[in-house]
Amino acid sequence: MNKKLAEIFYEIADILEIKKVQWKPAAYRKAARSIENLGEDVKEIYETKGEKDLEEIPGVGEAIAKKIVEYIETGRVKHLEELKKTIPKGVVEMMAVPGIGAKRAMKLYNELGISSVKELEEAAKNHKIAGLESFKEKSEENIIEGIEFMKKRGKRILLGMALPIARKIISELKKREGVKEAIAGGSLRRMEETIGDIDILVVASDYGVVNFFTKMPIVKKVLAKGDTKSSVITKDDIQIDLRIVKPEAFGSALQYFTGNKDHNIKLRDIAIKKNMKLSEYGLFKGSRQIAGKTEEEVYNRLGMEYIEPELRTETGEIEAALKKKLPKLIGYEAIKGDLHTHTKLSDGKNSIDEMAAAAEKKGYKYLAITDHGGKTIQHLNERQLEQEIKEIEKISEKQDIEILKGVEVDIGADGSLSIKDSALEKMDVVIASVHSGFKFPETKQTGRLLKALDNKYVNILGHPTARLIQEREPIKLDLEKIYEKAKERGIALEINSSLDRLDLNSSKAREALEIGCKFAIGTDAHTIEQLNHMGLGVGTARRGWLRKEDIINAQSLNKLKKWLGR
DNA sequence: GCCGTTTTCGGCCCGACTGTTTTCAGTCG
Ligand SMILES: Nc1nc2c(ncn2[C@H]2C[C@H](O)[C@@H](COP(=O)(O)OP(=O)(O)OP(=O)(O)O)O2)c(=O)[nH]1
Ligand SMILES: [Mg+2]
Ligand SMILES: [Mg+2]
Ligand SMILES: [Zn+2]
Repeated sequence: MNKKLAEIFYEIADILEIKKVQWKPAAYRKAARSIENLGEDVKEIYETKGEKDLEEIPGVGEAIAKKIVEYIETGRVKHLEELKKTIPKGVVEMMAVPGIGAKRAMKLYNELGISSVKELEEAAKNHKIAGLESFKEKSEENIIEGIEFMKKRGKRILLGMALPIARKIISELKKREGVKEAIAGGSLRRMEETIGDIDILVVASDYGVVNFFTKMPIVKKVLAKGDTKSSVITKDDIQIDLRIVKPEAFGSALQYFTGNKDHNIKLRDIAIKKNMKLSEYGLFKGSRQIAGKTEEEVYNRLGMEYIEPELRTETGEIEAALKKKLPKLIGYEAIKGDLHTHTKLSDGKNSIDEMAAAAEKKGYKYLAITDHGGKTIQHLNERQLEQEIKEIEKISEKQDIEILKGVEVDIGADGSLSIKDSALEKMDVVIASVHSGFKFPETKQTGRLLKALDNKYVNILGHPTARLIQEREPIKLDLEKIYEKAKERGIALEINSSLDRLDLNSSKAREALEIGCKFAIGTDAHTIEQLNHMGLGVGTARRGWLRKEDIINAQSLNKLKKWLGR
């Protein structure tokens, strides 16, 4: 629903731009971006809260809220249909080609009668376009390449896949002399669950780094190259944007490059109202730079607290920072143990021993082994769990780290659990997770989970929505009921840190926090290497405004045990 | 169309790169 609505508003924006309407295109685009990034379905908001709450979405006012409601109720937006009649069909489509905007699209239509991307490609290949005023042969080449790029433009990359790639490029850049600092910005630094491109900021006193960058072996194609920035496509079709700044502008440049776009625009607007100007080169009063060396300085001089990168989504963080009411977020180093791991006794790759040693090496105080429990393949039954407990007790004697005896049980279609209560009673930690029945309607799905949460041995609801990023939609749930029940029963909601899960996601975690829930960040590691995915979960938690006190595995072993009621 | 520590009317982010270009539009970050 959100995706579709965003498309509608982007299209309205394009048509209004063709019609040379002022400001509205930007307004519609801002609303479209907000809706696209919402993380909660607008239909959900409208149905559970109402039309007025739609106007709480940044950039959505009365008029756009009405159109959202119209779309939810009728499946169409009349305004768009009317607008479409006023411009030739296909012109909007052509605007999606890189290098073709409203004006050039209209010109192609008016003078050559071209009215689709397909016709545009034909015309370019047959050299019909060069010769038209302000089009040359080079434009034909660019059009053909642009259409090519559109066709194979890949999906966004998972954060967990992008991070190691970025780290590698950054370490290469740091080897080059003159590079004082190199750091990722953009969605990567904000720890968004998917990444459109990799943005890297380099501090250097000379701009020669650009040449070094565009000549790196991984580069396939240079899209743009100037004195201070460059964009390239790598051999595995990932776009990398590089920006070079001098040390005195490091903070303001990092602020700019970290975004997000709407956060930046809002900050710049605040600067204007204070008679200042904010850009990547600094915060200026007249021509005097009054901040720019550090990000903190920039935020402070704008009258607000420093805002952590993960919060920079333009969803209320600026207002909170102005009131100095930002939460103190959970730190990446604050995690004291992993509460969701598997061994080769179920479907993992490593032994209990190896997992415990790896966890200890990470500095953890405790580790829960939570193999799958149940009667099906790659699950441990009650008797096998009993054996696992014995083994853990034996291993515990030679390890400093506390190994918690855990199990991850499946929630059945009727809300029953895959392991008997008499066996659950003997465990330190019980995770209950949905691994089947993803398509149930909302009432059945919600009822099933509520019943599972009523089991008195369950401690954690594992990957609550069961979504897989870009693969599987979240199960249909009345989440508010789930959150309320979890809170009432003293059950933590998991933030599962698998690359393609990150479930709960950040916006849902933020809502659950409002209700007063507690959280467990778990890696769901099936190998010792995957224990390192914890940072993805912490990043997600930070994006959800969570603090140390909200997270059960950021507490000492004693506190955790008390909380687990064991 | 949206929005409010100067505003409910009158503003709306700012700069780099390309090439359509020699003073600027288009696009992108
Ligand atoms: N002030 C300002 N900054 C922008 C604008 N567009 C982008 N930026 C800044 C903020 C972005 O986070 C940063 C990098 O741009 P990207 O296009 O790579 O976006 P981002 O990384 O946020 O998301 P992505 O995952 O790449 O789609 O540049 C803009 O229109 N104005
Ligand atoms: Mg980016
Ligand atoms: Mg970028
Ligand atoms: Zn698991």
